[in-house]
Amino acid sequence: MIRTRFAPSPTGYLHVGGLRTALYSYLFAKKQKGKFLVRIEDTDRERLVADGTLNILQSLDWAGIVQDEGVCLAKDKNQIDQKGDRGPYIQSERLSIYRKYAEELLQKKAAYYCFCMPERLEELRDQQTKNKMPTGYDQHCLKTIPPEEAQKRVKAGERHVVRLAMPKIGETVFFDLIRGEVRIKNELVDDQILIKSDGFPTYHLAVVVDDHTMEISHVIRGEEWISSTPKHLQLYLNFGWKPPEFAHLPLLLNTDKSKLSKRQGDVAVVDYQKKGYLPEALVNFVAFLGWNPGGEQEIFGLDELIKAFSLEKVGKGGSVFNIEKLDWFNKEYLKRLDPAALLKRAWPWLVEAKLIDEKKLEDKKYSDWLARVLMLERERVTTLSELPAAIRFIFSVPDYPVEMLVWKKGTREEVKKVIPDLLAYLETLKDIDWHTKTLEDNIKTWIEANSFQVGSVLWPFRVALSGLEKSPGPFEIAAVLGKAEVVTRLKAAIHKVI
RNA sequence: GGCCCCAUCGUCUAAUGGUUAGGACAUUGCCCUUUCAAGGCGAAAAUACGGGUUCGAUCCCCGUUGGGGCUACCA
Repeated sequence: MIRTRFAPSPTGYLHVGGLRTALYSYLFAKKQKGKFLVRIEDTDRERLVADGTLNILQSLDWAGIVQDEGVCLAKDKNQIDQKGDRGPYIQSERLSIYRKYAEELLQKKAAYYCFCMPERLEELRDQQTKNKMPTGYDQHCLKTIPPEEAQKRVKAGERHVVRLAMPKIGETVFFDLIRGEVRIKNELVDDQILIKSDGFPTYHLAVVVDDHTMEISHVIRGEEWISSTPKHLQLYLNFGWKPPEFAHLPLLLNTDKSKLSKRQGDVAVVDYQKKGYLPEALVNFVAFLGWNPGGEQEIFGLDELIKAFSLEKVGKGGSVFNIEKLDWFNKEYLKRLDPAALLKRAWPWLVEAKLIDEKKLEDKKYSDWLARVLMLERERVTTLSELPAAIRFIFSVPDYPVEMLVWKKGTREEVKKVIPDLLAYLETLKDIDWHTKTLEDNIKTWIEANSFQVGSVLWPFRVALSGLEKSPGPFEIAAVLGKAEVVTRLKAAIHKVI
């Protein structure tokens, strides 16, 4: 049974790199009918952020990544819940478990108590760096304090930590699913602290204990963990457990190829949510950062991603997070939204912009009309957040300079004649003909019959309706506006030129 | 500094021991056209460098360079 997990620290918001890690873990599990779980790694009490867990879960939920087990959102989506029988899935609720396993390690002499002060450690590191030596703990407490004495000091309440007794001979070799064989000399592996002086485990102990007890088969995580994998493997060995498979993902990069950071743009999933990107676009984009199924298709829904995904096709090099490509994906997904779906997505932005009244959504006729309005701009915006400003001209009679009515190849005199003529003609049209296609056919026929230049009519017509230099076409706008409003706006234009 | 990882157009990437090194985004030209967007057809643009192995290397090996990661009582 394939079981993968995403194990974020609640230190803020879900990072787009985290989203990708979660996504790959999810895709890998789902592809093989396995389980995907979420565990919260909150052993660092200092970096803990209130609501950090909730924020992360909400972003995952928004992205459509659903956990089978572990920490999840409660029904109201504003609270945290847990499901599954291998929990708890929040590390701070598992302290007694870690203590038990640390005790086992201590007994097996695979770990030892250390009473060294931070100052000594710091000095040691300075010395090592100065002498161009690899840094690491010198096993002072292992070598100088007999276990019984250490035991006594601990009982007496002396401040201490528990360290891994790393054998310093030989090398650790493991097979990474993405990178192949990785070898690291054991003498370079530090005697990592396993239990901190505050009683909390460090990542290294907790991750091994949890992945084992939660029966994780594949650990998919960021590249930054490669160098600590030997410590984890040593722990598996000490416990007599079978280690999981490892896959270390390449990093996401800034434009300058440094590790993706807040300094150079938005990195939180919520930032993109707030900017009006569609979750399916972000997910598709992020999936393609470092992975590619090989064909030429680029638009993949979550289900298609599951079908196509494989770790073998994940690249080894880091990928630049390129927002222009994200924009393209977003436009593609916007284009695929039907009017009702577009309205559903755009609604919160329209309300926030105070463009419309939330209560009006109940009114079917109104919401159908609003959906048509949104369709005018669907292919002209890149994000949902641009929609309110883009459709604003529909809601209020536009103000614009008279000169704008004049087509680049036309004259003001021409406008003076054409607009009233057009108005007169439109008034002869029946309401039943008031649709984009029929309007276009009729008006184009009328233009031809009167030997006007197409632009000399359509340009001022469009400007009269929109008040904008750039806008959707006049027929589309007219159809949405309705005959009465079109007449009003044309009269206003006539008033302006004369 | 030490250790580890990585390297194809500007960016995301495909491919092969022998190809005109393919696609997408971005850039750009033309077409369509009432404006914009979309769309259509084009253009420009890459195997980091140096050694091997080989009849032949972008691909395999070594080195160099460059980039990144780790080097915490952070994850």
